[in-house]
Amino acid sequence: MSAPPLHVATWNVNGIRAREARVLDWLAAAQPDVLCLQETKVTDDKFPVEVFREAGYEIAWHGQPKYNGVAILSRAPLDDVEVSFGDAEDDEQARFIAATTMGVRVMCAYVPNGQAVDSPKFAYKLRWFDRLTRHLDTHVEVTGSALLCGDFNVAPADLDVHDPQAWRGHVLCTVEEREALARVCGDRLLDLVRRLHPGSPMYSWWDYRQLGFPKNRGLRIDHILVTPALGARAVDAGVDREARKGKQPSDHAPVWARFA
DNA sequence: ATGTCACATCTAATGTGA
Repeated sequence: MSAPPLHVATWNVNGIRAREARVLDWLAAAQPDVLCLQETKVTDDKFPVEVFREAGYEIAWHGQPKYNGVAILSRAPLDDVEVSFGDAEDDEQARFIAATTMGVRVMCAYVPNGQAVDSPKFAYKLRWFDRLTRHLDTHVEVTGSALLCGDFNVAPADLDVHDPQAWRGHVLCTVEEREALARVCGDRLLDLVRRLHPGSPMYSWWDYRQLGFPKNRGLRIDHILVTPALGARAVDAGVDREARKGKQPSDHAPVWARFA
């Protein structure tokens, strides 16, 4: 039994209610099978479920008041939905959701930003990475078909940063964060966009301030990490910069991948 | 010199997080 072709994307929308029309337009144009969302910023009772169902998608969602929030949309059924790591440190922050769809375990993460290296939020970010790694240790088989995507709030290397000199040592670019992300990957997950595009920056985020997007002052912090088995099926992957243009964009662009 | 945005709150200007 072979798995069907898969077109998957991940997008930090910075508020699903503010971005509802944009996401619907993008779904209609790009026609992905699966879309993972981060920063939905809405409680579960207020998530606009119906409009996405009418567009032909099943939805699993997990939110909280004001901040964070994640969701997975799929044209196929979503099975075995999980909304936490299920560990002893479980808290109220809605940053993880996973489901099985189209023969693939899809995990959607919104990694804490960390604010600044000397902030307690930075320690929380590193601890959260550690919990994610332990979760993957018990939930991901190297030989299986699994994918972890989302906003990791880490630019893995200098190539992923518009001005590495200016960003050196700052949150999103520290050695500690890069090492934590490397431990998440281990030998079970690979960074698909970088693997397929080894020489291009492929930024996925641009600051709203100081004309970040027009000046292309971006970072590559949104990633699609795949098991070797799924990676072997990869056809292409990229960033849809067009979706960052125009009126009232998110500060992130969708990152996508296609598998045969 | 935050050239910004979303969301919440004692619904208007401010705080928070990014």
